[in-house]
Amino acid sequence: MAVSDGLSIGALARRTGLAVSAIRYYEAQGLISPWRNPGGQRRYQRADIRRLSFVMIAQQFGLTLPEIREVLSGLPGNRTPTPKDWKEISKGLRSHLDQRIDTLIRLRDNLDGCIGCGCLSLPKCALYNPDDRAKSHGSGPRYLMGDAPEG
Amino acid sequence: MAVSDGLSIGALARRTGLAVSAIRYYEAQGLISPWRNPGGQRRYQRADIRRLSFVMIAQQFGLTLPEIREVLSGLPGNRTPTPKDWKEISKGLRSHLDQRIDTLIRLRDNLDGCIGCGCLSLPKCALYNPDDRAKSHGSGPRYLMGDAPEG
DNA sequence: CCTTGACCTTAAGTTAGGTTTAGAAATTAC
DNA sequence: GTAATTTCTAAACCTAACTTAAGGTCAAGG
Repeated sequence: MAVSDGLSIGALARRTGLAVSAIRYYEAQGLISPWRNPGGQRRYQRADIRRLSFVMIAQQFGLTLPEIREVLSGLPGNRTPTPKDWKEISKGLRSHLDQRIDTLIRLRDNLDGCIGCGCLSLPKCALYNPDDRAKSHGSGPRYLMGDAPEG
Repeated sequence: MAVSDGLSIGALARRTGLAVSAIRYYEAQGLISPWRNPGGQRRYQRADIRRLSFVMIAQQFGLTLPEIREVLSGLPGNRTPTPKDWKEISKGLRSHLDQRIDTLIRLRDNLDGCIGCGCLSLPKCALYNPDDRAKSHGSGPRYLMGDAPEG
């Protein structure tokens, strides 16, 4: 198989460390779009190695697959992305990450000041942050330490 | 219902902001242990408000329910936990959180230095951290930017 | 007493992010 | 030219953390 024919899904899997099934799944989620060879098998560009690596990094940063798809849509569609292109779309990751770090640091500092001091009764306590919780899991509002709306 | 009879599950749900179904689920997972009134309904202590609040906070910190159960097992079983007891078991959360923050800061700094500079080819790059990925989701090792073992 | 709302249990459904399985077709290796 | 790999699709299965549904009981108000 000549280089110009592209990578098979197995080759891409070996290069990225992802499972073949995961790569197919990402395709189903719109994160990557291979073409097909005459036999119907998927073929990938070398640039897709970097694309999938970016997906993996973004996942570590806590983005969901739809969010990553959104970020990737910022890449040029008509040509192979350049380092500058990657740098450009990484800006979004950067601010996402800054936010997460800020949140965690705030939580940590208030773990000391709040659980530590034994107050644990809110909403004056900054551990009270329904938005963070709502995003992180499940559905509906939650309140901490006994300060539900009804009192 | 007198105060000494304890809280119903609905009352506890209102005080914590959790869904009734979630509280029953936590019980099934061994995170909380109500007693039953003569009619078979669950009754909770006021201290359980704090217990569930702790569960919610620990979840924000990224602990799984089994992990939280483990942490909670550090509380005294024979009496209502004091602020000091809560402070004590919060130490584990603290180090967990410190680790997460360190990881994210490392990732952020290398996002600048690595995606930013356009190198994106590893393993010299510190974004390469299979352990973090392996923990955060799914199964098996993954490699970034085309540096799988086979080369 | 009767109704309404809260509660009970068990089982099945939900979402995210994948993996596994099965049977068939394409490719590669010898 | 075979045999062994790889790949294909579709559908089922998996875990975590819950929610929803179905059918029945308990408790509080008038």
